[in-house]
Amino acid sequence: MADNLQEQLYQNIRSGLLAGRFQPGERLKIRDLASEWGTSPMPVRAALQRLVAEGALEGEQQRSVRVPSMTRERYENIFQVRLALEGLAVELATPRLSRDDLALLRDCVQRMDVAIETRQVQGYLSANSQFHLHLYGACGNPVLMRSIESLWLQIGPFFNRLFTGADLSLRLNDFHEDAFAAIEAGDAKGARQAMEQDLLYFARFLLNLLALEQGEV
Amino acid sequence: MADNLQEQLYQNIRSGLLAGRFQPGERLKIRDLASEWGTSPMPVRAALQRLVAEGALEGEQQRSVRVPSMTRERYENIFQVRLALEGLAVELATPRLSRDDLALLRDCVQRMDVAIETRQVQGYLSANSQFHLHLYGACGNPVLMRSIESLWLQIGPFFNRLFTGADLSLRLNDFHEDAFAAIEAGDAKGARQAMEQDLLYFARFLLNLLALEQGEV
DNA sequence: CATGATATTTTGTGATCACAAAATAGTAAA
DNA sequence: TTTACTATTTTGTGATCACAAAATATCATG
Repeated sequence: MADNLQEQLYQNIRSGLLAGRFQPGERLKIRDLASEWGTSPMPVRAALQRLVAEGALEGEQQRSVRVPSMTRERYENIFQVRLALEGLAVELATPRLSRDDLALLRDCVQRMDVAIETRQVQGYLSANSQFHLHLYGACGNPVLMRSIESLWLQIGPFFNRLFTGADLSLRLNDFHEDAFAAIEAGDAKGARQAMEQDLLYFARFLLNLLALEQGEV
Repeated sequence: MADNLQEQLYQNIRSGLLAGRFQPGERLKIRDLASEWGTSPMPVRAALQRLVAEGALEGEQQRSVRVPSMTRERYENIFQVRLALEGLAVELATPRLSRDDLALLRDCVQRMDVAIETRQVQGYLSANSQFHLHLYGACGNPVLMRSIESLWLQIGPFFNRLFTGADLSLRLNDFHEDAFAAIEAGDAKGARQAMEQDLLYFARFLLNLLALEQGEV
């Protein structure tokens, strides 16, 4: 994609994180990744440091870079900020959506319905993230968008990992439908409220999965 | 402070940015900074890349790193996010403040009063940032705090530069006093509202300075 | 004098090496 | 078997070098 190596490595490691390919607490070692991708340690170092700066990885002083572990407390902290930022983004985006945007969002909602019925976790998560991020992307505020993406990068890994093998609740799409209806009607406040309900329901669902996992381990 | 070089350089460049020591659009060159601090280019490179990742500097593809310029639009984007995040932080922090915290905040308000009367811009800005950041720091949510600090790093440089030589409005402390009264009374919602008024007034004040500058240049 | 092509310099990126601190393995004593 | 100490390996950091692309300077041409 980009012509410099550290950008490519950044994208690779980032998508690896979002896909849940690394375990919480796992150490990402510069030389290992470098030999895996066939490069020198230098661009790997830069990519990891960037991910640390963005909050996607945690780096202790003069120590290895680690995949952060998700606790209930940390999840609630992130959730609190998400509620504020994503609520704002929905409100701003609603009056700015084009006909094409609406069509895409409608398609996402339908795909989530199908995915829930056929129990395709990956399909659900994919459509879910597209629904949210495409909607927020229309808010017209790059600073806001950047902050939201930083938060998604911090929780994304746990979405994918925790959801894998879990039963999808049948209600996981209800609030998306409410939100879409409000969006289509141009009701920004209503869309925000519906989306906040969605985030809340989703957060509770995920906290249950988190409690299950930590109970098992 | 820290034992690794890139951390020191990061702190140095960062405080240089916050002090308004660099001009908007100015290119920060690795080798120049390296020779200025007497190090190799390597830790400078890391420090600059970190600042880019945090949004404090902008880095085009395979090009020099630049100090971003502030436009009205960008300032309004940042302000919109600040309003959401700092409002939330005040609300969360209010019931968590200790007696010592309150004493410190009261002191900040007094120092701002004195600074406005004696027209000491630096004194005002210093007390102002301490008031806000210490208050937010008590919110108990590190994720929120981190996001707020990222935004301050993006506007801080322009505070200091634009304010220098400007006349301080006599009303620049009114809302701090309102906010402090609400905080002291434990009225979280009221504190949030007062702080939002402060941010709004401050933003307008700064947008005037920005318009003045861009009109002159 | 203005303008576009060319040569020179500057600058960021990536590789390799040296080094110190941290992590790990190994060993001996209780 | 457990614990404390030591030796070895691993790992991140910082320096130096090579290189290509970008920025700048130089010069010829209209």
